[in-house]
Amino acid sequence: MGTERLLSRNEKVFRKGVSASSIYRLETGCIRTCANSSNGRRLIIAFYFPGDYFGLELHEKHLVSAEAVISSKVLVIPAKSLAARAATDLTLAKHMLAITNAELRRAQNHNLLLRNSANERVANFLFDMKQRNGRKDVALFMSRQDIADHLSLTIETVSRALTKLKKKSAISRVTRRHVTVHLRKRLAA
Amino acid sequence: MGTERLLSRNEKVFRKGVSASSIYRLETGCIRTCANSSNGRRLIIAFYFPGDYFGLELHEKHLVSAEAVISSKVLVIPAKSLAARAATDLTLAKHMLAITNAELRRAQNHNLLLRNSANERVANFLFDMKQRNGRKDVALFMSRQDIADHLSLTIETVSRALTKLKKKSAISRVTRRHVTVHLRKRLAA
DNA sequence: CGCGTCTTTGAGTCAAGTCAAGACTGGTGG
DNA sequence: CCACCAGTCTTGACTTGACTCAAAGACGCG
Repeated sequence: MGTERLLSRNEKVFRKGVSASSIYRLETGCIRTCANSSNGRRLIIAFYFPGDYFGLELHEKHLVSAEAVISSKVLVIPAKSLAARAATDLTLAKHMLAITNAELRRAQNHNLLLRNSANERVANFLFDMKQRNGRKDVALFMSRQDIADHLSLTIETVSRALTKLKKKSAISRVTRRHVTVHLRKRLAA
Repeated sequence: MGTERLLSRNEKVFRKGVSASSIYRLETGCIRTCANSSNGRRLIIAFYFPGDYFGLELHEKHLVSAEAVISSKVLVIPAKSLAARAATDLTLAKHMLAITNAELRRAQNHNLLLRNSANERVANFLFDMKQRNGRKDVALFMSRQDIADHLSLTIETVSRALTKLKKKSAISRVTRRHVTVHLRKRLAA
């Protein structure tokens, strides 16, 4: 069920404010969801990887925009009044509950992230990337600016944190889009 | 359905780590959920007010502790393997979806809060209290320390922010447990 | 009234932000 | 194949907002 859609780098999947008529499952690539803070800064709410669902809002309109970080393939699942259908369809309700719960978990995890120091935010972010990636060699599809906007830091601070972690051998082989993450008691800064 | 339970100030509803066998609906009073950060600080994840559900974790064990901020009355809803029952019970599944979604919304809102400056965090917190309270005269059941631990600030910074807001007439009648919140373009700091 | 607790205020410090160069990368065309 | 260019990333010097430490002030309860 659903139709596939290919997106090129930086292309929008959907825009904040438009009515939410589908949900999405990422097949390949990487997606980011964005909003704007009161002071005009870009906020990256979450990154999604293959297998993740995104775009589910139990709301009339999307509260965030979604964009492709790199060329990506998404499965678009039309969902006319999902909430209404879930009222009578047990399977759908269960599915939506699972997706909402995964999203809640991500939000709670991000909450904890944002309460740490800059070094810890970067370290925990990399650790999270490693976990979701499954291997210690992590392909970072996103730019330093993306990371900064996700962690609510500046690009300079992210860069300095990476340098520190590298010096402590908590990470290695750091390039623009790659990093090898070593465990070392959760990279504590 | 469910049984009532009375709690006195600072009494625990449940403790982090124990198995999650019930969900709770707050009848009267105020509840806070707590965890600890890696550096030993207390984190207040959320405050709950009458009508709110809390304690639902689609997880074996509670990830936070819940405590009464003031004397409170909660409805304890036994829920043996909620997730399993939701798999066959549509009404329950719908209910859980609604509760999970409310929790997600709270978490997302808190996320935005944490990305602001100290003054904005305090201002937005008060604005949120006003919204949930329904009137501009807000009874703050929690201490300054509770507010600080919720916003990831120090008690001194919270105090200074309140002083600033008072000077700008964004709030008035500030006492230990009360504040009158005026709108004034979202209290922007 | 007196005491303990909570809150506010002040002074100095430190972590992260800002501003400004400089270095690296990857893609393009000569 | 190399030189160049634009965009990205790193590093350094300085500033600033929030934290720490310290003390004084205000409640609220016995």
